[in-house]
Amino acid sequence: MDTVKVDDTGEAHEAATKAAVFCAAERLFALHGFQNVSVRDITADAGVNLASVNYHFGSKDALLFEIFRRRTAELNRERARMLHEANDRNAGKPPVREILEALFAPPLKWASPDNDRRISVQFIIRSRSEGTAEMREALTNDVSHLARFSDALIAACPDLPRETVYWRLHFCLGMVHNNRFAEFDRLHVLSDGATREGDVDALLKRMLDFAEAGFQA
Amino acid sequence: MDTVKVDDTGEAHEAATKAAVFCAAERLFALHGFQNVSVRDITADAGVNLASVNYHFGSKDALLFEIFRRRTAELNRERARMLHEANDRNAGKPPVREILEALFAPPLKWASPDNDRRISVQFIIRSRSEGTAEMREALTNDVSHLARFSDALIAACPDLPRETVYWRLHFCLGMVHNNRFAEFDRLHVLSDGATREGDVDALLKRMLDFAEAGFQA
DNA sequence: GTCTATAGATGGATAGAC
DNA sequence: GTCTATCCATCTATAGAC
Repeated sequence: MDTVKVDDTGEAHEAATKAAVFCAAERLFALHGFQNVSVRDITADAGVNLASVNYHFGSKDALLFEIFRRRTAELNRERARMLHEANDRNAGKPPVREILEALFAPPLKWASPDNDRRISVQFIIRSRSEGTAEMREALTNDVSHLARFSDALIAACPDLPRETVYWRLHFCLGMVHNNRFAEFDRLHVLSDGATREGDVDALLKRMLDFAEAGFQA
Repeated sequence: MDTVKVDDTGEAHEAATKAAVFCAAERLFALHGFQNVSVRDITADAGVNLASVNYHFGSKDALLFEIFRRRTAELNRERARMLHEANDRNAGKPPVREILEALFAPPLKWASPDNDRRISVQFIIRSRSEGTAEMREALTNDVSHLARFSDALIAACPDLPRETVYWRLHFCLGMVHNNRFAEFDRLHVLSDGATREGDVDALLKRMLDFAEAGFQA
């Protein structure tokens, strides 16, 4: 939820309308997919008029891209912060497990059922496969935040060839991106209820156990 | 490519038209996404008239579902065949690595640059996140083919709790589903060209090394 | 800034000729 | 069975009143 100034000026109304559109769009996109949500759906859900999207954001695609940019920036910042802390704790050479924790923990914590950002994570994951050409181009070419992780992993795995580290990072990202509602539901059916999604700390530990062992292969 | 009878009867023309629509639709859907491809795009690409989709398949969504059903059935059959062979080789108790190979190898081999089925794999992966409600329901509830893999893995890992095996299978599926064109491109940018997608045998070995070690954590 | 009304474009589906 | 022409619904974007 965005912070909205709560006074009686027009600026507050403007900000409130814009924020309402932003939040409604993010939620509807995350739940139903980008192409399945119309500007009409968004404005109706936000309780504002139809023209608001174009007035405040320029177009539907621009709105989509703004949500995408803000949320990915927040996620990258949080991951970078945790990686930085891992560096500080380990004199600049953190072990694989702590590097992976900085990669896994932010989206997992955010996806927790009681977290406001739960919907943001689903939006980000969805943008990876359903985004506009502009978003996909940004995803492909803007890898600077990932480079910090691959550099750290290469330093932590001096015995592994560089390309092996890149591939294993790719595998880890696949593990993260697979954490979608539908996939959890499927796993729940397969395991006949033995897997519960709610406990994110337990899931984080499971992912770290698996991935850390994979890096030591 | 579908098998088409090549005689001069009307049936051959009918089959040829239907097959042309099927192949064009699969390719365009796989490349550009389901919602970004119109019936007009498909019929234009296939060189047939606009009404063909509705005549032969009923609707755009029904066409989509038929492609989905055929391709997933083929993939599941190939995986089951390899799992069966692994069973035969190991007196009914194959090791983790051979089970995972039956899970990984079919989609990887099909995705090889010189394989006709390369496009089918991308279609299947895309259907996982962009499919219709009908397709998503089928994906969630039809887990019988996966159950054979989880059963085999549980038998191969007697020391692991059942739910741990389910989660690790979930992680492995995430590794598979992340093998999309866009993700390979991104990895290529990140590694500055050090990772090449072309060698599927090498990639299969990398995936098996990583996942097998993860199961032994 | 907000809202209504509508332009302008596109898409799925179908009727009817051949 | 094939194809053209068309209907009708839906969508984004915008003009213009207030």
